Amino acid sequence: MSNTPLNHLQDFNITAFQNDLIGWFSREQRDLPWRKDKDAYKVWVSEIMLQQTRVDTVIPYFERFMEKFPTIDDLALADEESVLKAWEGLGYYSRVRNLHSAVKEVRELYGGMVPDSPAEISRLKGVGPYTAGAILSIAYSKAEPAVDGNVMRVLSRILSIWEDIAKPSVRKVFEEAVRALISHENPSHFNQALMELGALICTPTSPSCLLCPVREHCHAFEEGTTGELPVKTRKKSTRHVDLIAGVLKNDEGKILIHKRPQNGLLANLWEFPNVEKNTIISPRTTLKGYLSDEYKADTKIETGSFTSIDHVFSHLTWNIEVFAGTLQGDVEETDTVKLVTPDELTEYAFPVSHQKMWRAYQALQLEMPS
DNA sequence: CACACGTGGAC
DNA sequence: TGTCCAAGTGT
Repeated sequence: MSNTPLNHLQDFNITAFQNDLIGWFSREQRDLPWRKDKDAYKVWVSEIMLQQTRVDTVIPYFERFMEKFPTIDDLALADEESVLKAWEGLGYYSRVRNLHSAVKEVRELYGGMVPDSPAEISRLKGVGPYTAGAILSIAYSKAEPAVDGNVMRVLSRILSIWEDIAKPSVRKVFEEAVRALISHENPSHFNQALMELGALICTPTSPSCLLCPVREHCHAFEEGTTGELPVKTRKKSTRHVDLIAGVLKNDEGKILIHKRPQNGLLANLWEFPNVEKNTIISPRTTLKGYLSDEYKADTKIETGSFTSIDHVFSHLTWNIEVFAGTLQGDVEETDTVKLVTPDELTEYAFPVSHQKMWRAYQALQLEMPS
């Protein structure tokens, strides 16, 4: 009987747990910008931004985003360019393209009202099981589970659940636990309290158990296993890709930029022309050939690369050798190829890797004027 | 299911 | 320096 994952729900004082948890949250919750009211749109935006992203990182983005797109209509009617620009540097850019698309759908299908049923809200792009539960509970006070990494860590300790939380199927175990534990009187605070506890007290390493408001309910604390829970298998290492990039200026001082494909890594963001390194041909020759093929550009490339950028993604790393050069003839501008002045560059959304390139290039210009 | 998908901070 | 992240979702 003791080897089923949720067996500790049997002897669990649910009401006392809810009171201790929610009471603590009411006293200790952080003052965060998305907690000023429970407007479903604001809750939605904040939840998307917070996916795999730290609170401290999100705060300034959330403030700027709400200033720029205060309502669902404002976001729905905005250009994707400006939406991506508002997300620049936050990462996981498909989040905001999905949000933009879903907001348009809410405007057209539901008259701008975020739906309040699990079935309808889950149909929106970018709204998975966690986000659906978070919006439904926080904005609409529905008793739905919102199981994220915090909740799995906290509950794995409290209920001594030894399932591997890296396995997708295991989330359902924790949803079942939350359905058993959630306060129907205040599901919003219950869900948020579980996450807040994970963020402030029940942290991945060295949790502050002596400050924990639900210590008395915690099996891992009692058994001294907080250091072993949750069980989480680690993922495989990342692969390496070597790139060659060029910052090319024409005789008017304009820079050649290129829009990335609409799918895959950094989709629809802008970049400086780049190509994967060839094992045989020299970087400079490879780049010149690529620019000639791709943009019909006749270029003069400086002899040595002026900087080398190492950029680490979640699943791969780039090493980019960056060359400076000049465009000799004309380049045809299209939807995905543009020549822009340095000032105009700030209107386009670039990945951080390419922002690093541009800063290095500007530093170079300062060293060697004209 | 396993993997793609960003970034900056902590230890 | 390397490893693991931090309020996950789409395919």
